[in-house]
Amino acid sequence: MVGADEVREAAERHFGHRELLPGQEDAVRALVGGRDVLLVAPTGSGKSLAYQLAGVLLGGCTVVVSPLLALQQDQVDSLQRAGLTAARLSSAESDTVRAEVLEGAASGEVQFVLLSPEQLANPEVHAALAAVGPRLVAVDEAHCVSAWGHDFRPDYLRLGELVAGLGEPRVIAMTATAALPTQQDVVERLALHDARTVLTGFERDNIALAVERFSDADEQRERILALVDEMAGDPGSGVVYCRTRAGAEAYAEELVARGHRAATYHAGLPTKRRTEVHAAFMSGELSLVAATSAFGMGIDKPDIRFVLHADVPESPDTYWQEVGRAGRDRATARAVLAYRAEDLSLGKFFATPVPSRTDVRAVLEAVDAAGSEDPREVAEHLSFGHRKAGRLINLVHLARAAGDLPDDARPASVVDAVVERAEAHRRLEESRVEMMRGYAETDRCRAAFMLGYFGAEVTERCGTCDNCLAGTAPEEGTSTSTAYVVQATVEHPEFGSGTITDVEPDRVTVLFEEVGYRTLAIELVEERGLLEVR
DNA sequence: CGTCACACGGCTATCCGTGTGACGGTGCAATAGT
Repeated sequence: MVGADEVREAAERHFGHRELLPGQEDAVRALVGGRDVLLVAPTGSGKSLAYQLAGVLLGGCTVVVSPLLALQQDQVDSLQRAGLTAARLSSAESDTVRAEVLEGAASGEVQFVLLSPEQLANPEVHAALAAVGPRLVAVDEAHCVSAWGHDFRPDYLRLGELVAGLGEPRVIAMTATAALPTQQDVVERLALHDARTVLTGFERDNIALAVERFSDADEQRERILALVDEMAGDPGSGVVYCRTRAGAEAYAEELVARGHRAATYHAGLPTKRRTEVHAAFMSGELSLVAATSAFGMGIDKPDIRFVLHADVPESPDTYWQEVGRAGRDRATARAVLAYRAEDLSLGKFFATPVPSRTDVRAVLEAVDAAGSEDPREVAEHLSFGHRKAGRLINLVHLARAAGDLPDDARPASVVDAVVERAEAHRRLEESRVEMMRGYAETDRCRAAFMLGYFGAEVTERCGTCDNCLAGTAPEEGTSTSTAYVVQATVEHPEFGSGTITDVEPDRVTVLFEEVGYRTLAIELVEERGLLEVR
């Protein structure tokens, strides 16, 4: 095991850091000692330094998987400032440059290669990197594996096999936000070896949380605008998150009409416009952005004073990510959610669709007919395209990897297993929507609710959220029941087996494998003997 | 699942309530055309 002194000495020599945060040091020592790592730590806590340092100590080539081209470029710049050699490999580079990067990696001239999962899935890129034999693979924004892999960007779900095909590199997965199912998904999908999970805390105690409830959509909109008027007077900037592009545009327009320096940001805008808005917000030229969830990763501006949600997001995971962009300078910030129960429906609408049995069966037959699992080749035998085919092939892999199926399983049982897994995943997503309802409607300390959701042991109220200020929040950590503790495995007659994720004085929240999150009243549970602790 | 735009019937209101259908987020890569 490499010593702490050695890690610190390297940190100072290469990056000029005298002090390392505990999570960084743990992560680096585990990697150098031969273990894989899941590092969950807030943005700004030096997750990047962890992989950079480990990469330097392990030597050779480090491959960094990152979801956005702009983030990859940021990392290249940061590595080069530290005097290391780094290059991006993406569709934005010419064939000539791409070839140079791969040659540089092979010769040792390029220490860090930054790319998307889609690039790593490109057979030529993969073969070239496999020949290099990287010592370390870092997966940045690793919650994307779970949030995007199942549907939106399926190559995220293939990262495990792709990384394994590079030889036997150490792997570090990094994210700021991961509740238990996301942690499990990342560890399993990336097939982390002897995984060391380093959690450094989810607290953002300089952000005052509040929820305002509405039944009328007009009142909800007026209130958001009034909140901006009230807060935008302060120095610093703010973000208004909306669920739809049209909503974001309407807010931006109204805010401009009210004399604010505001603009809209969403994925439907031309790339040039998006870059302009991003830059203007970062420089302070714009003080407000009304945006969809597209305005997210890569917004690392220290002085965001407020984050308002004009519509409720689909999960506490997303909400906490978006809220976490406020107050990175550690000064006071506010996060207000304008909540209308009807808005939750959009979250359910966007949940990952469950494939039809007909389509799954068709894919199994097409894989046989094509004699290949390449989505494009398989899709030639199908009535739908290669993207959908790729997603279904992923699902078949997942069902097989879950170990419930023998290799010679009959097609009908493979179809069953695939559909059951997809249904379980959808139930998990829908239960996250319900957890967001729980957050919005709770009398409890809001911060305690969120920290509990992310699996932290909660013993105190924040004292700054609306419920704490109103005096409605019950004390935390005063449960008299000792039977239920966070992380205990339980069995429920209807919901099956699960893990306790949060314990309140009168309630317990369980993450069930088959149905997702359920919050149960302890009184009822005990009266009917519903939870058997394993 | 909820919202919105639009058509339609009613039956005579420069209009109102109801029914119907379309739509809703996130990015990579790669391509076509200057």
